[in-house]
Amino acid sequence: MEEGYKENCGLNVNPMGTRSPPKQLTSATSVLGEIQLAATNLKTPTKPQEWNNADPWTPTANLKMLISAASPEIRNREREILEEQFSGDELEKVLPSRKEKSLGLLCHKFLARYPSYPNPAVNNSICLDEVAGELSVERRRIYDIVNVLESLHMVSRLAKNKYIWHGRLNLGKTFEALKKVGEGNQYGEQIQLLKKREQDEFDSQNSPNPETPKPLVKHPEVGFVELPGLEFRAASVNSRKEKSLRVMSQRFVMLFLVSAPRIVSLEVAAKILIGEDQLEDLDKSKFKTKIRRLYDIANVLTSLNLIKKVHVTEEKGRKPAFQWTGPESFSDDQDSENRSSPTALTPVAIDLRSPKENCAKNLFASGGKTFTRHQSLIKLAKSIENDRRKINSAPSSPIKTGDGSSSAASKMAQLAAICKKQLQQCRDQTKVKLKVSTCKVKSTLKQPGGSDKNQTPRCLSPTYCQAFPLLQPHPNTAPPYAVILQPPHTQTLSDVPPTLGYTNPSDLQAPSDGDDQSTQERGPKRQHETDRGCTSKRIKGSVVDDVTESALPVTPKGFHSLQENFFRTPGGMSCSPPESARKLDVGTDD
DNA sequence: GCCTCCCGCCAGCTG
DNA sequence: CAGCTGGCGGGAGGC
Repeated sequence: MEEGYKENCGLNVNPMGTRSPPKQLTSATSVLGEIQLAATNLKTPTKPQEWNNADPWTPTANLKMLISAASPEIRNREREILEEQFSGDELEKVLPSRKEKSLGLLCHKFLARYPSYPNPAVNNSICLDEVAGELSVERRRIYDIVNVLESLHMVSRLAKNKYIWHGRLNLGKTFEALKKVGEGNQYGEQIQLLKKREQDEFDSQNSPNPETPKPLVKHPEVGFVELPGLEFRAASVNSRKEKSLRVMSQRFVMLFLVSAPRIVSLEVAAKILIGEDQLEDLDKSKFKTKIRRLYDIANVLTSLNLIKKVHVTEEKGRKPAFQWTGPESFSDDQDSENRSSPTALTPVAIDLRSPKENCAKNLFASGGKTFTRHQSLIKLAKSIENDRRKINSAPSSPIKTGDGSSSAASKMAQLAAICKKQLQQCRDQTKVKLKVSTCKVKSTLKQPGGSDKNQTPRCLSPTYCQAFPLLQPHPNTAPPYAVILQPPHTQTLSDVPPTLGYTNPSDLQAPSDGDDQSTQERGPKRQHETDRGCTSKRIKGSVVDDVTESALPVTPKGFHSLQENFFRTPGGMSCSPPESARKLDVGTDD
């Protein structure tokens, strides 16, 4: 059982003994206290802190070890406590499931900490240790996220353990650059070639045919695509550039940007990204590894609302794929428009001061009519902010939180849980209101930024507001509600008629066949499923069916859907759906 | 049984 | 040379 917690338990697992000196950590509580002191030290590294003199380590080393070790330690301790209190089935229910630990959810939490459009004039540095600690994950996982974000120039590496947050400021340029490189590398052609080859192979299965190797277009090795001013600052990154998740992530995005329709199957992506010139060389483990990495990348991109999971059914069967849900065009105008939007700007200045406050804001974008924050949430948010202050700011704030349970980490979990609950309730409302709101949505979508700005809830992006008329309480229905913490359960939008006005493919999912869970997966066995209840869309002989959201497997659909609106960038970033929808419907082949 | 992807080992590299 | 970084693949949860 403890297999997965090796790192958590054994701080000296690493045979090199490098970063994991044995250190007695008595309890989560004391660890938290130490973290807070340590984090204080982080802000003022030159100033000596109240370190235990007996400790032979330097404060910095101590600090780093503590931060990197503490969160696993806390989790481990929490787990032990749970194991003491529960057993068997109960324990299973209480322990975080695999899904709750997913990279997608983690990425959501990460993104929630920072504003989409930060003020570049302010210090937007990210300390990986700190983030890992606050999100209660190993730093390794943060790297996964940061690498993908870096590939989109949403962050850039400043120094060891330090990154700068750029948010979506550079996204437009990045996409533009990636698209150019993708086109230059003829990725579109390669995709077509691969598809054609598959088709041929399938055909030749029926009428055996001396296999004719059809080498793909040989493409020059694509290095990391940099933007002026955002070049890598550390050579370390360059050294592993070629194989890195960063490069892979960029290439993956390129595939979407150059393909039409903007759907790429994992298999095709893996094949192209492997950089193969001859598929014959494609050894299976390499392929599997590539697929694993693609899932990692896809999870992060999904959290960014740039792609979403779909399935395509082709001759060979039903295959996992991803559909681009990011912007269709990346003009700077859109970007600047977004940034200049009062609703977009307002939160930025505030957010920069406090990632966690920002997180709470993003999760509970309140202030509007849509969400009435329950008193407990306000307390929670305040409490989190207090924690943050203790950790981050005051060198003169030696106060320890006496109670380990108030750790930021567990609060994050609570926030997420509460958020889930809220989202579910919103969805309930949505189901009812979708029908009556259709026209409104349509008209709103036509005028980004809407004419209704006065009613725009603060802290919400314009897009959020565009999408959220759907969620606004109907005068005659649900009043502001209290949040009750309880395990979320899956709900679907399956009762939403497919003919409803289209807001966004991810806001209004293609209706599934009712059972959200069952529609999500499970490959080849379901090849025949195009005649299931679900709405499938044909693309050039392929069928895109059950547009699922398993790339954010953790949460009920509603959570994801709503979060998309929370995190979606304003304006141009989100108003593309009708276009892609059209493509889907008519099988456009540009 | 397959898809998905968490987890953490460990090597490369930097500061 | 401590420790940051991240490639990599085993293996397990979920369906």
